[in-house]
Amino acid sequence: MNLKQLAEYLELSQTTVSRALNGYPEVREKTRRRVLEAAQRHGYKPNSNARKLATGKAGSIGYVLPVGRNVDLDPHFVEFLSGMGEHALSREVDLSLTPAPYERESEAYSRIAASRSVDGVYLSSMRNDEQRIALVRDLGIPFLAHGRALEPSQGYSFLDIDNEGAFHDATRLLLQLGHTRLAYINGDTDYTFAVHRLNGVTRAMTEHGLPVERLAHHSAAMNEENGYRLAMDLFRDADPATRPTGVLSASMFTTLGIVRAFNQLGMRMPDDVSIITHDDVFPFLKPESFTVQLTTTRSSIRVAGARICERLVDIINGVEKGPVEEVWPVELIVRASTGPAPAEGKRGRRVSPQAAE
Amino acid sequence: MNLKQLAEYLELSQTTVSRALNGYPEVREKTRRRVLEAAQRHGYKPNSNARKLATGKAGSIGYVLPVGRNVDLDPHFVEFLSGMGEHALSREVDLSLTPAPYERESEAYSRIAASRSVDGVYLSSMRNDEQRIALVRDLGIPFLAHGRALEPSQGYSFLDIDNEGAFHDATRLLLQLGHTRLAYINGDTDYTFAVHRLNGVTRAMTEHGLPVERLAHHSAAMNEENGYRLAMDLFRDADPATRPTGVLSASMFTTLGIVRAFNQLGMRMPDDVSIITHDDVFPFLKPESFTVQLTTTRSSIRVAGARICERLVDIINGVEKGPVEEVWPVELIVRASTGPAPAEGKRGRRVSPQAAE
DNA sequence: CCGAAAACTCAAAGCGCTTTGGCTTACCTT
DNA sequence: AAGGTAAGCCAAAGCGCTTTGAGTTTTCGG
Repeated sequence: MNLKQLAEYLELSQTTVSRALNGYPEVREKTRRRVLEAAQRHGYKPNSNARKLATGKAGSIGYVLPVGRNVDLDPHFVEFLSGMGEHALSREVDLSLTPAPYERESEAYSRIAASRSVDGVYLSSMRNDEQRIALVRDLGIPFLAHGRALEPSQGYSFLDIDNEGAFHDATRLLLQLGHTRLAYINGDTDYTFAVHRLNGVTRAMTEHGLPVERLAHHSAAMNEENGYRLAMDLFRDADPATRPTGVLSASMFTTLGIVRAFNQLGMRMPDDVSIITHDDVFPFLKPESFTVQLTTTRSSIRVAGARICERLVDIINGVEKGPVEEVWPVELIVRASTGPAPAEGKRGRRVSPQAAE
Repeated sequence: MNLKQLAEYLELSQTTVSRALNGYPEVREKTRRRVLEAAQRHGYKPNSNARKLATGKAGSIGYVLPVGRNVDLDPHFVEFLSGMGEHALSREVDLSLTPAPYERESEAYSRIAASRSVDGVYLSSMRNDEQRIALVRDLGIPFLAHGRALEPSQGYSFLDIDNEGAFHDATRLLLQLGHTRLAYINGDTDYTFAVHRLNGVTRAMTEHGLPVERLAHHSAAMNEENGYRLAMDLFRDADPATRPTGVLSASMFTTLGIVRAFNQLGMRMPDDVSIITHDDVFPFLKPESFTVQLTTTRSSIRVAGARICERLVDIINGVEKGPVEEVWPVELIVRASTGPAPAEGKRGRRVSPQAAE
């Protein structure tokens, strides 16, 4: 059943039927009801492609999905997507994923732009040498960035969390607790969020009069494996008297590995070592679920997804104009994994982690 | 730049240009090259909506994304998506996600069907009371199921792994190792995969002459929290002489929680308890990454995603005809978390898990 | 050199919708 | 009663592409 047939059946013109269906005012209420009822009864739904062609709107927002053997879509993405989906639903837009090999992303954006298959795109995982912002702007695609580039602003809209503030506050807490030897197991510093976080850490150290060299900083993709490996590297053969006592971790997955290393090395939290982790709020992996509940900096990536969707739709519809920079504060939630730095003398007892139970 | 303009520029008709671009044979090689070169140079890309309208093809495959406060998109989905994306790329199709509240899925499928916004859909997470197969078939949308319904076959195409065989083999291994008290911490048995797996477990037990009542079976969504909770329920106050010694776990996340409970209770693997887990092959959480490396049944959900995409495209193009039922075998990979059942006398020593290091 | 087949090219008709601009009626004003 | 206004409806013109059916040119065997 298409519009023409429906119009013939109703003995009305396509124009009137279309208008009735789309809520235009020039149609009598009685007629509108008749049309709606008939459409309902015959299961008429406008052909989305025809509508898109006629309106020039795609009714969907796009994302270029990096694929390739080295690029793992991580769990953060799902949570984010889930949030977007929630909002997309209420605005009746679809999400369109265009897979592209990492090295040929820009091509994918060009294709999207030229073929007008989406109304706007969102960019995530901002990198230090971010090319996409300029590209997408040149292509004239409405867009919204999740995260931001390194330079203060280049006049684009974004939503980001206050990564620097979060890690600044977390570091300050460790310093206030008396920790003087810190380690930060960071995400990949090719990404700006990791750089911002590192800035937060060093700023707090500087403010506290602690030389930045005191920080053991390691950077790698955020997963269990790397967390374990880097923690082992850091602590396995370290002198208990000089090894770090305060650890910052970039993600829950990293921490999973770090905690495994701690267990294996017989290091107890928070007696031997304190740890603060960034928590993106995964429903399937919670800081309360660790044997020693984790102190975290928390910001829901899912909620961010919903907000991004909302704003992107507004941008597309011209509701939000001009570059808007939105930065969310991050909560610091203290749980059991942080405590005072071990006193010099008491440090380094090798005990079984179970002794604490 | 659109087709008309390009044609005018080239002083050719739209027909010829279109044909040249789409590889039809009726156009002279020299002309084709000239057209392709000009298209390239001017960055011409056909408007995807116009093309879709004209051809009736959407060039994308769809998925109804369940959203809502109780539905968490889990990490399995991302991995799967990632696999689909890899293949989608090579076939130049997009992935279109239509968010829908769990209770109103069917509506979303109807909308997809009527609006012809995708060429086909894939269904995943098959449930016991699966409604979608009949629905989608009635709607006339080409589809492919990931997993299968409970009834042997209703004449639809699917790709599934041999869940029953996997858990049968895993259970048999535990039985061969002398375990006689088994526990299975299963996923939600509203889903067929969980039912199939349970069937595998009970079949192995029956074959081995062990009454099915001996199995402690618990079912819940597969995450860390539930794994921990169910394992604690099962072992906290249990008599070491009668508690299960062999545990089957439905997912790596569940196992994360189970292992946490074991650690907390001072139970060692494999001396006190053996465990076998199903591994969907997440790049960020590997069975080798556990302190005691996990014995697993393994099947890559990512590879399944790629294959589903491939077949779905074939189905859409009429290459694959008739219902094809594809069932993948699952590997059983023995690592360190399985061992002989503890002898009656030796069982239940309460030791620190670190003693093993 | 001719005529038929092969090779190219084109105008125009859709695909199913939205939207412009105009045309009828019915209803008020003065 | 004439003129004006608003309400309600419609025909037709796109949106940018593919594809049909037909026309024109080239090629080539006889």
